[in-house]
Amino acid sequence: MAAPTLAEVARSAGVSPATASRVLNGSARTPAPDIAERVRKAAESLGYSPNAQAQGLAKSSSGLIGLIVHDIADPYFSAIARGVQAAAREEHKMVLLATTEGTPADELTAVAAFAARRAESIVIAGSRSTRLQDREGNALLAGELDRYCRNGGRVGVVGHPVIGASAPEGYHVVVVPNEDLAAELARELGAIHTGDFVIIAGPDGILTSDDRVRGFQRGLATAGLPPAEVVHTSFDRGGGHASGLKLAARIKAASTAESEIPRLCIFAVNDVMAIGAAAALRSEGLRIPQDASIAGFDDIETLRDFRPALSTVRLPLEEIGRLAAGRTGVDAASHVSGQVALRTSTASTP
Amino acid sequence: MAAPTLAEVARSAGVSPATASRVLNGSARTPAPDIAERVRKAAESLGYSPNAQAQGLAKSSSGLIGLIVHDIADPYFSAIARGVQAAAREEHKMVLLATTEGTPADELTAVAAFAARRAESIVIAGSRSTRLQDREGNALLAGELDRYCRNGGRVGVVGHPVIGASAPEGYHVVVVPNEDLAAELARELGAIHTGDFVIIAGPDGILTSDDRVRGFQRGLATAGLPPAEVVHTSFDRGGGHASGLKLAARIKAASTAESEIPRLCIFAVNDVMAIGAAAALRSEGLRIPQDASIAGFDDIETLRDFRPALSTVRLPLEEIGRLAAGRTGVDAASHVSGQVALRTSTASTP
DNA sequence: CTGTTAGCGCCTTCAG
DNA sequence: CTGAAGGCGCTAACAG
Repeated sequence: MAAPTLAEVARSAGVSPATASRVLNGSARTPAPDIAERVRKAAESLGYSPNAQAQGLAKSSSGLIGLIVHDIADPYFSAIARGVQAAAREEHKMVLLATTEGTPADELTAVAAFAARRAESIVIAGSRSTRLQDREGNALLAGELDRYCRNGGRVGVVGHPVIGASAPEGYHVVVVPNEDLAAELARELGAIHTGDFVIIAGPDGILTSDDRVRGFQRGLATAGLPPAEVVHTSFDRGGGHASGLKLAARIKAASTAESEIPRLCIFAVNDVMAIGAAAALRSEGLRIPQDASIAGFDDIETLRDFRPALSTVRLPLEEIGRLAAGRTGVDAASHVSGQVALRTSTASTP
Repeated sequence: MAAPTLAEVARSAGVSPATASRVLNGSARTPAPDIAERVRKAAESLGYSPNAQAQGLAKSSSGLIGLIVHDIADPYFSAIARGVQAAAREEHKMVLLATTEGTPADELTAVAAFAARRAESIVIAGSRSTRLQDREGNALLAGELDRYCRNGGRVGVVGHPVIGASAPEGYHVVVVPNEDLAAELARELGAIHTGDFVIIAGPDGILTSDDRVRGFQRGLATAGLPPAEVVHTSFDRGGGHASGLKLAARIKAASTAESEIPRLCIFAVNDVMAIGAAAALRSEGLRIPQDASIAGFDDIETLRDFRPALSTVRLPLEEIGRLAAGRTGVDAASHVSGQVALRTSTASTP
């Protein structure tokens, strides 16, 4: 990665490095026009490319913002990534990407790497976990992040604060009203659905999932309905699919056993899982919403053309990314809102 | 972004910076165990975080790999991004992300930024364009990339070589047999479909689109069929949707005019456009494949649960990203293969 | 307005 | 095996 240096450009233009620096980069005032032109020409003809590493070292800044996601190919994360990218662009920064498959251990590695690169801020998009096996990882992660913050770094988290974080400053959490929105969804579904409810949730301890489950149950209670059965599975399409298969078997068994079975309404805690579940039901010959209703959460754009249209809760994913990445406002938290979107997948009149 | 420096750690451990450096980073030989331990402890208690910028400056390397996509939220790009990310991870590098909305001007900016950061390689995932308005942008981009390569950079391009690139070394193109696969798709569709064919293509000049159109026409010809009409639109879901609306109107008009209308088979040059078109047809009350067949290209994972299942051509997107990012092999090009996947959306027996 | 002088934090010969 | 010295490329006070 060799390239002409500022010094070479300066020499070629017959000026000092300082002067060359001043014209080539945004110094307060540009040197004399003729000199400036000479320098610019020299730079151009030499094919000068400023060394951002050196610049960063000298002015101790990096223009980098780190983004941590579970999987960049997951549409939930890529939507957030788009927002982060947009914010970065506006601030003339670049985004560094890290993928972690959701384990705090990997997140720790990513944070350390970002810190080493002196990223000016770090955005953590994946859900926090309180699972036992993540206990130690969480603690280490919190420690690393606290240190990063104390050194002047800024971290933006989507959803929940990092477990165990204690640095007084630097943290910014984008609060997503998962629980309230899930409750609202449950209430609206409760008003049009007459059968049982089942929730396909992520592993116990995944906060985003837990919140949505809790909210849904609360909404059901508010509507005077009994709580839904909760099935725990992995927080992705595969989990939704697997659970969908099991539920399909149950639905089919019930339909042959009794003549009159109230339809099941399935709430998968995110759209990707819901789509997986829907695919499973269909592969078993069940129709949606005739044989079972199904709803998701997130309102993933890529999935909007899915038919039957998936009832879900719209979240401003791109905005969330933007907020998590943006310059800290006065507050240590931003709040976003979402809306329940009831569509065909939970239609009550087949 | 202040943080303890190596010098501070060294002082605290009572050794020289050189020694501290040797133990904290992978030097050839590690100093005496006791010394090493002392240094490690000092680093730990001070919360030392190596400054990657300084390291990079000193050893002129960055451990960065730049990725340029049109839109990270587009599932095609996010799938490739996953592959790039995976490759980067294996090589202990980090990926820098840039979004360009497809304009060479933005790509130029991104490349310059990557070059400034001394990224060790750059992968360009978006389709090349020969459109007139991109002429100048392409030339500038090629110039910038050539310079980058001459300085020792490596660039991996997906699909087609960069227009106008002339650097002898450093370029690596991942060749995707778009034309052949589209021809194969046309042949297979020609064998089961009896009506007319229409192609929903991207703007004229987008090479990926052009290749697929050309291949499809060739396949049709091979099957002894007349060429398909080509509709040009934007290379995204919106374009597919808009064209779908127009085709729907046409189909409906034809069905009221004549009693017997051969079904139309629509080939959208990528899955996202195909889904948009399908949604448009359905919104107009048309059924797929009863009223019209439709096929796409790419086999986007997130779209696989779509119903009716979309006929398409499977491309190993993640592998493509991996190859584009991977260390250069002996050759200046890698080849990937794909397979036609005929599914329900083009079923011939409704 | 321009040039000189120090570092920024780290690595790497080269001595000891 | 360890320490001292120089340099990576650039910016930022200071002088002139």
